[in-house]
Amino acid sequence: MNLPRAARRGLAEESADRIRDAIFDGTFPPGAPLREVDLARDLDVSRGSVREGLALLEREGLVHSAWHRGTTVIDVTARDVDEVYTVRAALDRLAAVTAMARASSDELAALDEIVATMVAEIDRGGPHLLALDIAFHDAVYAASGNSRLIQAWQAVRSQVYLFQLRRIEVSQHEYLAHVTGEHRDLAELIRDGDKEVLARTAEEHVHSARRALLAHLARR
Amino acid sequence: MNLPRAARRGLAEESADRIRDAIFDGTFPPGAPLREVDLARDLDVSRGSVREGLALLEREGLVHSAWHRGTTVIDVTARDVDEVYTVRAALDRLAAVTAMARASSDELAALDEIVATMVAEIDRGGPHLLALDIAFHDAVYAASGNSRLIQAWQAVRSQVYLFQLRRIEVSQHEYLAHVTGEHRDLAELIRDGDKEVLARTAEEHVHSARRALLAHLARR
DNA sequence: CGATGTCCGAATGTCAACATTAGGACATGA
DNA sequence: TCATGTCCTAATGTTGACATTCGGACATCG
Repeated sequence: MNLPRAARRGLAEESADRIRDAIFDGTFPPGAPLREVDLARDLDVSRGSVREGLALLEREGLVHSAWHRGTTVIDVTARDVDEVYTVRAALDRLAAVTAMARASSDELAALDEIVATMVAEIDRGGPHLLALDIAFHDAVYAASGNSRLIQAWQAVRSQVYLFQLRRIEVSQHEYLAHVTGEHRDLAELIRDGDKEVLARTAEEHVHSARRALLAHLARR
Repeated sequence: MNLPRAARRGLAEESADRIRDAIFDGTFPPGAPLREVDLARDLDVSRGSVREGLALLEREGLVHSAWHRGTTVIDVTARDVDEVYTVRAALDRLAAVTAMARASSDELAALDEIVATMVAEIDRGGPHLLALDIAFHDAVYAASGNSRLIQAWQAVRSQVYLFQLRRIEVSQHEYLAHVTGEHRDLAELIRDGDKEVLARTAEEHVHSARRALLAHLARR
């Protein structure tokens, strides 16, 4: 057997999850202050646990905090988007190439299955499409087998999710049109493609998302 | 004027600095447990501050902690080295290319100055050479102007320092022979070179360090 | 003798009270 | 009117006491 250790979680991680969800669903919009006392009261935990949870979210880049000035949700400026997607392009490129070299057949099958689920999801209007999008990339990173690379991905993952949420809100049509195809291409290239082609495709996949998002931001 | 904000620091960061130094100077060798009560007593701070400091070190990848099982210094296995340097190669590549596109003349001059200081340092036996090596790359990342990229670098920076320390301990001669030249090449390519050549050189610079370190580990 | 169950100590996880700080409101003076 | 100095308050930073958990030592049972 090869099960992942049944990790018990503390209140800090629990708090981080709740706050993250609240950020995603718009309860705390970009720039909003996250006050420790308020959160501790609402979540019914001590300030210490909330504090530790906020530190976790800062590690994910979702919030920003400064000495004696508290924690706030990050902004979504053109610069932020540019920074995150530029780094992500480099990480995705490495993850894809490494996955191609090391992925097991089970891991390759998992990629195909996510793409298949995407297809089914599109018929239903696609409310969970973004989650599948992220899950696909999670699977690629997992297949790379490099825990430091996975950590680096987790440091931008939530920001990508937050940014993509805003993109889909407006231009859902364009997103639906491209997602499935692009991910299917990636899965096939990882299974058996040219290393250089895969590297360029993985980068381009991210850069096209970046351009779409920047265009959306400029339009407001 | 364009001064960086005069950031006041808390006890957590102060504690993290002390513990980090203790790890580098061998007080806490790889695998050693870092007990909160002991550290709190030695540093004359509360356990809460130590705890927060340890969380910062975990963000740097220098220590690892698990639920109710405490914090320990990371190991230095071949796999760890491989993971860190593989990620670093991808980050360095992006940093170098971005720095080439955006670096100001002041930032380019800073690179040259560090290389010059390296040359002077070699004559004196080179005890601070590793610090200069890291400082050079800090400067490249700073010149990239991408704060997310800098964060990603900081998540592996301390590990690189720890690993290189062990390499230099043994094969100092080989290190001295190559450092200056390689960094001078990088600086020149960033100033005015071909983008593709720079990208490959930056990656190769890291991979050669990786190979040297792995060879050193295998020899024991 | 091996497998399972039960305790115990040492460490971390959690909490609420206290100390310190940032930044604005207000008053003062040139 | 603007610059400067001084409070004041709401938030974060820090602390020590209390609760919980892990993992090993030992006893027990088949």
